Amino acid sequence: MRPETIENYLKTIYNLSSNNTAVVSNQKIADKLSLNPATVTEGLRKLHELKYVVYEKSYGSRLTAAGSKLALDIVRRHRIWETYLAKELGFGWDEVHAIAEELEHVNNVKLINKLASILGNPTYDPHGDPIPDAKGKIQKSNFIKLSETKVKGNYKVMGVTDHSPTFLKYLEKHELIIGAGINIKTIEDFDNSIILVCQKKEVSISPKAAECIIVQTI
Amino acid sequence: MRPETIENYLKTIYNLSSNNTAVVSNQKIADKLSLNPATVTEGLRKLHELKYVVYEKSYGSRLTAAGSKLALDIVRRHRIWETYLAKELGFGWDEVHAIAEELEHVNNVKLINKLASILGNPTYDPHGDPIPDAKGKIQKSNFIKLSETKVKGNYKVMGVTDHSPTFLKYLEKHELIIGAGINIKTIEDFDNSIILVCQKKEVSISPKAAECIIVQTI
DNA sequence: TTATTATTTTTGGCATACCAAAAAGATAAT
DNA sequence: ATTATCTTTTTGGTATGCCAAAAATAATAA
Ligand SMILES: [Mn+2]
Ligand SMILES: [Mn+2]
Ligand SMILES: [Mn+2]
Ligand SMILES: [Mn+2]
Repeated sequence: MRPETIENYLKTIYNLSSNNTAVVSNQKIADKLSLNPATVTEGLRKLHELKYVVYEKSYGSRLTAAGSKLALDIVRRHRIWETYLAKELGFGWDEVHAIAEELEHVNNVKLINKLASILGNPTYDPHGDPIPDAKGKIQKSNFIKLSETKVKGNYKVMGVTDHSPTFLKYLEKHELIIGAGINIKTIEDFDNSIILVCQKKEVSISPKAAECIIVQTI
Repeated sequence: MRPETIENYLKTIYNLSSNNTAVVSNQKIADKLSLNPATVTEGLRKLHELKYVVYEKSYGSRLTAAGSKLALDIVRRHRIWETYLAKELGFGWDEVHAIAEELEHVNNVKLINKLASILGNPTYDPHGDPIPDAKGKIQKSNFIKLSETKVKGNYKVMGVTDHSPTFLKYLEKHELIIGAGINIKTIEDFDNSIILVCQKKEVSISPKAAECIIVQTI
């Protein structure tokens, strides 16, 4: 298997199993990588062979220790590049993901560590995702989705789970950026929209969008 | 053809036809890309099909206008990255080529122009090679090889034609770095070694090495 | 000019990464 | 428990990028 192919699979499995213990379905992988399910079945068989993945057919897959190590490495590269592009090169948080998607495959430890060092070894990327350190150690947080908040509560935006430019530009328009404080006013009976106040302006957030916004109680 | 494959061929043809008019042989391309000659024949047939190359069989190849444009673009990316790695990220001139070899395939105009702008739109890379501007315009120089110099002449090192770490480290050891002034003392009758003075120290340069050092009269 | 040598091309084949359609298996609904 | 619906796997097949060996062509030396 080509390194790039391996890296794309492992990163995807890592991202989809969030806590890194949950088993991941073929379909989810196929969706994320825009591949035919048949291709994913083949891919997983090979990754199992390579001992990067434990793949039990018709059940699901999870990373081995070796697979996890590799996955954390590429996740680190991706997120360091995103941070570098945003902080040092002036790109918007809606632009960095696509570029990092390519840069992440350039495997040079010295390069990534240098970028990280220039950035002051950041622990979070522009989307609020934690950045593994050079040894693969990653910050564990107990943030919740906006969709799981309680009415009348005060929260702070900590991250997003959707990196698409469309979504990120939409958030920016409402000033729902990382670090912004929000106050949940009420939930619409009709469609479960969340009405909240952010930067003194009232905003209505659809349930779908609320699923993609990560917050912390304050 | 995969973009990376196309880019590697076009860049190689460009580099091998220096003045960009000379025809390039299959063998030279095969050597540079570490490919079997049979593979190169196939590759050129496809690039001809794609109108990036004029390939006359059993004779040679040269770039079309479209191929030239693409080649200059990737040469720009390669050299801007090399310069950025050296000047902004602290890598040695012997390290940058290998990393740039991968980074050059990340095709994002805004990114490269940003890097160039941070560097002050440089016109030469760490090896003395000219960097095409955003429009593909490239500085033409009339430098000569150290092997073509005259005895008793005073010259300045302007570049190298070999980017291998071994060669570059060797040069560095003798302080034969870009910008260094040299004075040609004599040429050894026995093996045609060039005896010169650089930074007040006498150095003997083999004909093979002298072929790879670019200088200018002062 | 004729041989010798070097280069290029053709041929046949292999490995990887993918997909569409059919078959099998697992889940959910009635 | 049986059917209907998703999900996964199998099967057969394509496109790309590569190579080794043989055949053809070009360049060089005798
Ligand atoms: Mn991203
Ligand atoms: Mn991110
Ligand atoms: Mn280089
Ligand atoms: Mn260079």
